Amino acid sequence: MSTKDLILSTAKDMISEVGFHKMTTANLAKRADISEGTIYRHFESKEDILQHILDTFDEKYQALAESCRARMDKGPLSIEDLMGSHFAFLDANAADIKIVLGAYSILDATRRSMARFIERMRALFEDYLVHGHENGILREVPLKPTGLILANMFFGLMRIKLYWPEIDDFSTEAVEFCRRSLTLPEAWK
Amino acid sequence: MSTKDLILSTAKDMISEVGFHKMTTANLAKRADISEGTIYRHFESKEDILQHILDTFDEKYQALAESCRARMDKGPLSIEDLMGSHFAFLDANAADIKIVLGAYSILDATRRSMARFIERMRALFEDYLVHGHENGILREVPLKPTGLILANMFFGLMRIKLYWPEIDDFSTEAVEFCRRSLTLPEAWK
Amino acid sequence: MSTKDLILSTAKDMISEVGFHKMTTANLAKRADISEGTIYRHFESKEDILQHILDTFDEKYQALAESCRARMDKGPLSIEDLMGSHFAFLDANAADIKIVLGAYSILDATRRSMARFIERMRALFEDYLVHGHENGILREVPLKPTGLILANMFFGLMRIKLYWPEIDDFSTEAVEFCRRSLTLPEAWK
Amino acid sequence: MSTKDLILSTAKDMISEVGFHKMTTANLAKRADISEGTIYRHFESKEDILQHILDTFDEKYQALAESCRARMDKGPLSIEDLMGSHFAFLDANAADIKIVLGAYSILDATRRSMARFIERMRALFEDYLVHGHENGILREVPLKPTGLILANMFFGLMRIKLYWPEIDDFSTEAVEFCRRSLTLPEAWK
DNA sequence: TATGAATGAGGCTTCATTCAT
DNA sequence: AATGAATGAAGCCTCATTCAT
Repeated sequence: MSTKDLILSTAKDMISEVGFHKMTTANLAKRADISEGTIYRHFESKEDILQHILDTFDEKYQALAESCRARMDKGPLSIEDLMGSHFAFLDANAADIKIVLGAYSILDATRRSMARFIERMRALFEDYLVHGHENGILREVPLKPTGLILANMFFGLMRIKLYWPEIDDFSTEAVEFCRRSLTLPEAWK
Repeated sequence: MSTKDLILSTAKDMISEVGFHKMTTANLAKRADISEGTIYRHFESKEDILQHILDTFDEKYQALAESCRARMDKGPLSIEDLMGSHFAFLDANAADIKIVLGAYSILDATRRSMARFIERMRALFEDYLVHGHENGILREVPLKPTGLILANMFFGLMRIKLYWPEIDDFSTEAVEFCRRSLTLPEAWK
Repeated sequence: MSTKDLILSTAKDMISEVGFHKMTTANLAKRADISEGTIYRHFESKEDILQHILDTFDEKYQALAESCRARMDKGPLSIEDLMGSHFAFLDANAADIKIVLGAYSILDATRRSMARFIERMRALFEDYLVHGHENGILREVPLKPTGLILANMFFGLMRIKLYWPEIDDFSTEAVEFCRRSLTLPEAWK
Repeated sequence: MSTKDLILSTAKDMISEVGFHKMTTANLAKRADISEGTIYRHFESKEDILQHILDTFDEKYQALAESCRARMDKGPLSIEDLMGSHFAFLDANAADIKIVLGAYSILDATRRSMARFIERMRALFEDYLVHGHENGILREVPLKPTGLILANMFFGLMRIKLYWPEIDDFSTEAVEFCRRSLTLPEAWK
């Protein structure tokens, strides 16, 4: 692994564990077993590291969104499936997501990164609403707000899962909750 | 206003405006027009101030929850009404809520405070689900998870409203989203 | 002495001894027997200290210039007298002057401070040239350039005296050199 | 051009533009399009580069001094001519001179280099004073101090020209100033 | 109670220099 | 000769906290 990647991955672990402010350049260097100066050969500033993590994450999520859209193009996709892909993504990228969830209050740039993430998720869910309606699965709902509602629900789910692991997982019920709200009455008899 | 309350209220404004980390004891003292030393006569530490704010907020929310329960006891209460009370509370306590929303990643103690808040809201929504079911308005749903889902939805709503004011308000649609999921099919013909 | 003055005077000594860059906040604090943080209670930055020293010096030189002008107003003043006042000023403010002489290459602000000092001295010498001419002592010379030449001569004198103390003092001859160039031929037979 | 010369010439440009302290080995390497390590194959330290520049400059000035002396040996040389050669030298070596003028406050070694330069110029001017007196052009003056005075005048002229280019050029008047002081009264009727 | 100067640990960052390749 | 990643000491500055008044 390159030194840059080592820094990135160590920082990711540390930020998700203790938060951006409590990760210092000194303890990052120590944990990555490099010198403090080396950090600055690869990144312009401590904030730059955070930005890189967010950008990389953004790309990863874009890939997920694309694959979801591809599946929609192939035929009907159930809410459970859509949500399931997201839960799998969440599990595979827990550290990144924890960082994203906390990043909005750190810098203006990171607040924008999180807004971008919300927007991407909203747009995907909106596409799904259109797709589901066309396939006769979902009722007609206001697209933009409902997409945002779903993204919002998802964000909260992640946050609780990651910050309060002691709370029982309720994702199954959350999916059910959304299914009830979105599917056509006749569709769930 | 007592000096202690002055500090508390000034700190509340500052934290909600710039965040806990960017509020320093120096600029808090300056803005409250007191000396830095005085802060430490009333609070043990900077973190203690945050804890006091969270505790005070908790009491306020308890009062809201009690009044909601009192209204339920008097007769049927619509989702719109319940949510409406919360939105009003949100508007009246924007600064506190912004602090609560950001506090969970600062200290373990504040993480617990937010968990307590989530739990209180969940419990209230759970009570509402029971109440609504008894009144023939709501369908039968798993109580604990659904209460959590509603609380979760609400949290997200607040966060977006407070941190991304540029995003169009979607609370009406969110209420509608929940109504569709929770009310009995025959109830919304 | 106030802490601020202590810092100022210690910094003055150190900068004149080792230069601005080799005076660090750490060794300044140590020599002044205060903590490093204390420096920043009294000055915004290390550069701010330098600026204060230059500003204070500027005021001191203005006072000298005023007193010289007052003496001119009272009657004829010889070059020796004018220069003598300056030499006395130099001896009394050696540290400041050493700082001024080195400051032009540090910051744009300090470069301007030195330009201001040069300009003040030039203006005083120019006034002297007018005064001397009116009193029949001095020949007619281009005022602005000659004022600058005298200031320039003086600066060099100071620099050599302060940085190369091993070089024999030549101020007497310098005064004589200027006298020959400026006084009317008949006046020095 | 050899790598060593490339480093030297790039460093010269940079130091004269931004100063020794603000030229870093990193940006020197970048501008010269070599690696940082290469610098240390040719020079012992960053300071060593400065020393080389000063030494090279010293040789150049020695050549000028020699050519001036050669011209004196051939017959009478006017002050204007002597000064003119120096002004031309200054224009042709502006970067070097800017470095020399700023170097005395950096290191003891560079302070001595500048002393050497002053001394060379002083000696040349002293020779000129003897030559001028022998040719009946110049009056008798104390040789060593007057040589130093002329060198001193020259240094100031250069400094102002290089650091405060906004100030009107006054070299013509400076030459005139010196001429008045040095030439015999009867010689300038 | 209140003050505010002082503290000092620790944060982020820079940079001349080294060294394995 | 050249590279360029790595080093680590040191620089400037911040800030929560203390304490004499």
